[in-house]
Amino acid sequence: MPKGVVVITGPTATGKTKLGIELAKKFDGEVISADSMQLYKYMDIGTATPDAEEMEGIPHHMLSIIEPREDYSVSLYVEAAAACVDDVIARGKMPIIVGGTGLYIDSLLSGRGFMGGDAALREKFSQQYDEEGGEAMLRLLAEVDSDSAQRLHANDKKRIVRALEVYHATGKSITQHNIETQSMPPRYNSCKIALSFEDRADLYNRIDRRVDLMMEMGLVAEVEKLISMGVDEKSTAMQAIGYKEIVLALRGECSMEEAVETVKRESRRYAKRQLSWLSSKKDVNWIRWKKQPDLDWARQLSTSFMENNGIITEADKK
RNA sequence: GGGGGAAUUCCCGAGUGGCCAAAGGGGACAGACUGUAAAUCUGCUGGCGACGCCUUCGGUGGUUCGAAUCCACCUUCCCCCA
Repeated sequence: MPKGVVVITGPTATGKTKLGIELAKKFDGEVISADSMQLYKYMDIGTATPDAEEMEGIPHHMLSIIEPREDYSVSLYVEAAAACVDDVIARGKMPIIVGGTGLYIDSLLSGRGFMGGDAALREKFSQQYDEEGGEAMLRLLAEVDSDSAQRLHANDKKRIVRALEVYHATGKSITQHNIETQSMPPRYNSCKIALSFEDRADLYNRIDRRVDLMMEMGLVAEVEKLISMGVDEKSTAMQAIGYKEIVLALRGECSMEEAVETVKRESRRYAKRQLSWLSSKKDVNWIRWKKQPDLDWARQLSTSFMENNGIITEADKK
């Protein structure tokens, strides 16, 4: 009986999906995805959502569950994913969280709650920001939450607006909320495993190759279908890398070749951001591929990481 | 064959005698991140024994106290006339 959850994370194109399935097979587990874009239906190729064959019979949760036109959020994710994890645990299986969306994983694991919002207030502050500028908004924020005001950059509209919104909607500053959530004990005991490559160039090459593969698999047709379904170009789903760039090419604003290059570059940048996020965490067990993923080696390493974390015991190893 | 134009730091591209290691953009690199997170935001980008020094603006030579900026020749590329 597992005593916690396993997390497989890391930048894109490092083989998280595959390793997750391998561990699920070995430890009688089920996969709970932690990917902000694989959440959407009809976006399989560009998000590298595993198909039935790749899943090898392992149950997967939080995959292709919402319409592309829907907007989603971390809090919704945490709620739904936590229910999945609890259910998997209740059935005596091992929950394996697989994905590259760092904020989703951290939030799920910590059991963090989010302050409520107020769309009208948000809109109001957003407009005010556009009219008066970041510095003015920062001064406004400093009156109610000086820590946030000090921490945020004047150009960081999104976060300034949100900090203002939270305070005026709830009467509590986001800084206060952060302090409270940080002191909470985590909801799940976990063993975090992050995949990457020893040499960054290998990661980048893999990303480039994967984008080429997506094109061969029909990424363009997938995007065309979303457009024909009436999915708005401003929707969260269409902000996904691989989609927004193809849309531009389809509209004739650039060539398809240029779009593909941009997709590759944006994917590499995304991977770098994921790396930045992960490298600031201390409790991550890294598996860095030498040139190529090595599943046997990864399975072994993962098992020992899990043992060290007390997620499994000798008896679970079979 | 004749005429005109251009060569700038990884790339594009400003800069026409000192205030230029050289605007701006891109890319690369680094980082942040608590209800859009594949999103959003920030920093940084010639070298050094660094409030100073050294090397850089196609090449060589020259003018000048001083040149990426002016002159000569050379090389390469583009355009027009033949």
